Parts: sequence; C-alpha cells; structure tokens
Amino acid sequence: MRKQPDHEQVKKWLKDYGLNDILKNASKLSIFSFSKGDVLCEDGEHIDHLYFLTEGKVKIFTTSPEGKRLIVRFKKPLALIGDVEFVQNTPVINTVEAVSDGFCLGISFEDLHDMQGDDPAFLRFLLQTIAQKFYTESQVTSFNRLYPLDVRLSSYLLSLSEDGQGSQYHDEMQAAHLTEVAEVLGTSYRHLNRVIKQLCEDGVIERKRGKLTILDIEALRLRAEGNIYE
Amino acid sequence: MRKQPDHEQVKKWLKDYGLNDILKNASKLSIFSFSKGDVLCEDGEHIDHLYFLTEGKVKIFTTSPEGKRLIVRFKKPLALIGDVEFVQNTPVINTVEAVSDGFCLGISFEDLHDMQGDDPAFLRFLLQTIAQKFYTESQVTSFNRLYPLDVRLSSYLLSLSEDGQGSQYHDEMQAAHLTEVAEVLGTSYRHLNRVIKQLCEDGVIERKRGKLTILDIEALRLRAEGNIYE
DNA sequence: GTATTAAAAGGACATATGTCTCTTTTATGA
DNA sequence: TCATAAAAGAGACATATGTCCTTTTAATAC
Repeated sequence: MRKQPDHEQVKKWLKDYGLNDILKNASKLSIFSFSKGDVLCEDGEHIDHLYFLTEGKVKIFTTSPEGKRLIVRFKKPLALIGDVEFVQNTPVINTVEAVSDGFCLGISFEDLHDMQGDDPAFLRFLLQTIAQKFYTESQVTSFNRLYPLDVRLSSYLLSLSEDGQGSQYHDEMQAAHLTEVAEVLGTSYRHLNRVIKQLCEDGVIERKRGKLTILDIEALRLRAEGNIYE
Repeated sequence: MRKQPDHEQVKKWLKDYGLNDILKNASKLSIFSFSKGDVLCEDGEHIDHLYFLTEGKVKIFTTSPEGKRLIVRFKKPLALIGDVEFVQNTPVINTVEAVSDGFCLGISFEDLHDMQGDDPAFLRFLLQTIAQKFYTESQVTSFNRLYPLDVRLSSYLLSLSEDGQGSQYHDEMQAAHLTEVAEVLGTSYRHLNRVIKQLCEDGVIERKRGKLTILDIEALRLRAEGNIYE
C-alpha cells in the first residue's frame, strides 16, 4: 500500500461511515491506496497499523505450507484490517489481497492505543466488529465440516440470489470465478465442477460460459437443507 | 444450572481470577452450580446472563440438524460463557455441556450493561477474550480443512504431550474418550480408529485399552508437518 | 490483432472419510 | 455382583473429495 497525501476525502469518509464518534483525532489518520492484486498484509507478518477499508474490495485467505488456499471471506467497506492483531498483539492471521483498486484509512497501533485505548465508544466498536467476525467464522466452520459440497454449494448460491436485505453475509462471499468459488467453499475446482454438473443434470441450475443461473429455486432450497449462509 | 445462595466464595473467586478490576459491583453476581452432564446453554436459545466459569470443565459443541456433533473446544476456569451473545445480542451459537461438576458466577446482561458498559477495563477484558476465541477458531478452521486426519491426529497428540507451558490450547482440547477425540477432530469414530491403527502399525504410537502412548515423538512431529495446535 | 495466460470443463484414477454392523471389553448404577 | 449401557476395535462397502492430465474457451498484455 502506498501512503497518500492527506486531503478532504478523509473527512468525507469519516462522515460517510459514521467514524467521527469512534476516532477522535483525525489528524493521525493517513490515506493508503492499493491496486488490484496488491497484498495488503501477509499471513505471519507483523503489522503496526489498523486499517479501515473505505473503498474497494479485498479477499481474506489462508495459505497452507503446501500452497493450498482457503478463502475465508471477502470484505467491502466499511471493514477493519488488523483489529484482532491490535487487540492481541499477534502476527497477521490471514493474508489480505485486493480484488479491486481501493483505499484505506490507517492509524498506527501506537497512536490508537494512546488516544483511543480508554474510549468506550471505540472499544465497543471493536467489540462489535470482532464478535461479528467470530460469529461468522463459527457458523462457516461448522457448516463446512458438517455438510457435503452439494449442500454447501446450494446454500452458497441461495445466499447470493436472495436480495441481500438484512444479510451482510452475501457481500462477504461473492466470488468472481468458479476457481474462487472453489476456494471459498474449501474444495478443489475439480470437485466443484462435478457437483455443478450434477445440479445441472438435475435441472436445478444452468451453466453458461462459467455463469450459473438458478432454474429451480425450490429444489435448491431443498438441497441446502435450510442451511443458508446468513 | 441452579442458583446458589451467595457466600464468601464469591470474594475468593473474584480475587483468585483477578476479576476485581473488571467487575465493579460484586453484589450483582450470583453463584450457579452445575452437575456433570448438565447443559448450561443450548444452541439457538436466548440467554440473558454472562457467566464466568470458576470451577469445573465444560465442552462446547455444535450439533447439526442430523445429530452430528462437532466439539469446538473444552473450557476450564477462567472462561466466559455468553460473551459474544452479550456483545451481539444474538442467540447462543454453541451448546455448552458440563464435563464435570462445577460453578459459575453469573450476572445479567442488564446489570452488566448498566454498570460496566462504559468501563474501559471491562471492555478491554471482553475484547481480549473474544479476540482470543476468534484467533483460535481461525487457526482450527484452516488446520482442519487443510490437512487429512493423520496429520491432525498427530498434531493433536503432540499438543497434549508437550508440557503445556505457554500454550493454553492444550486444556481446550483434552478429550476423555476416543469418541470425544473423534468429535474434536471433526471425524467419525470409525475413521479415527483406522488412522490410530495405522500409526500403531508404523510404531509411532501404542494403544492399550483406549489409551494412546507416544512411542516415537520425532516420527509424530514429522507427520504433524510442523502444524501443532498452539 | 496476436501471443500468452488464466479459466472452464471433464476423464481416469487414487485416497480420505462415512455408514452400518458385529464382537469384545470396560465402566457404572441398582 | 450382576445387569446394562457405553466405549473400543474392526470388516465390508459406499460416497465424497483430491490429483493429474487434456482440451477448449475466454481474458489480458504487448
């Protein structure tokens, strides 16, 4: 990420995202820009800034020593990067990579600690954020372990097809290609393909040049066994 | 859980666990007792108390609609039950069941909110707790998805065999029977058995009436591929 | 535009894991 | 101490998923 000169934009972002109640001293904030494909932070490295994603989309994933990737989620504004690391003072847990160009507001852990460490509004905000992450992570974990891929894929497709009202989960799961869908669902591209083919043969969905369309939403609900990504 | 009359014990627990800095008004705390096998709270239900586990051991797990169980972790004092639910105001995520007899200190969300909602020390304590949960959950999730059972079992056995210094993880994973080990590792008892047998045949471990003993810790480390539950 | 790379699609085969069942052993309560 | 249930251990078989490879098609850079 490249540090940008401060400008008016900061105030706008703070206002748009309701951050004025949470961040008392805007002068300590810096703007960082990133381009599609940039790695904002990497598994295991040490960071010393908390970032507020204000524009663009990122994906969060882990990589095993063998190179297998597992996408944990996607994030759009407003999202925090480095919150758990700030609280725990631990190395970065997951790699964060930009899916589009975008911007972050960044503030050093030191400044944050000095200025906001005792601020209940800020601490409650962090609590909400991290509790939400934990909740999501828990749901996904058990769901992934408890059901085979056809159920998970059905559920995944449903979550994207619903209108998104009340479910901030959808944004966090929207993958661009099937290769990414495979990484989101924690399976191989090959196996995803197999299951997609089955759903097509059963007339539940249709596939045309990599795009999936739902043909029979009721049948899809049946397969999802009521387990929809929330 | 059964509510107990207050007594001197409360002060002792508060002191022992360093909770005096965090909980300002001890008079709002109640003692709850539970017996082995009791369900302290159940997936999906609504709770209105935060509990501090002060004595005994509990296991935390999810159950799928089909009845499959996945043990998330075990907990010994001092542990919080209902923290995420307090912050998020959501139904209980995982079922908590007593593995032994024990006690909790409980305080209603309402009292907690009124008295501690603005207290930085308390909020920071909650942050630490939930961030730790999130961190653990993340690690386990990717580990479980990324490696086959022999690697996970090796890693699990190693984590129990090390001396426990610096790793609060061990306590959270200690299962009593192999049936429980299977639920911790997220697999069927049958498959666990198969993998145990393989490790025995390879001379890495030994099994005697349900107890596993490590014979060759280096070989075990090799299989764990350096991925140890921390 | 053309070259190059990435994504899509699927065949063939191997492995990991689950289900069901049965027997034996160990723990536990009346 | 007996009776009953729970846990241990494993065979037979089915299913889920992974790996490797090949062909085709779409996206992207020069």
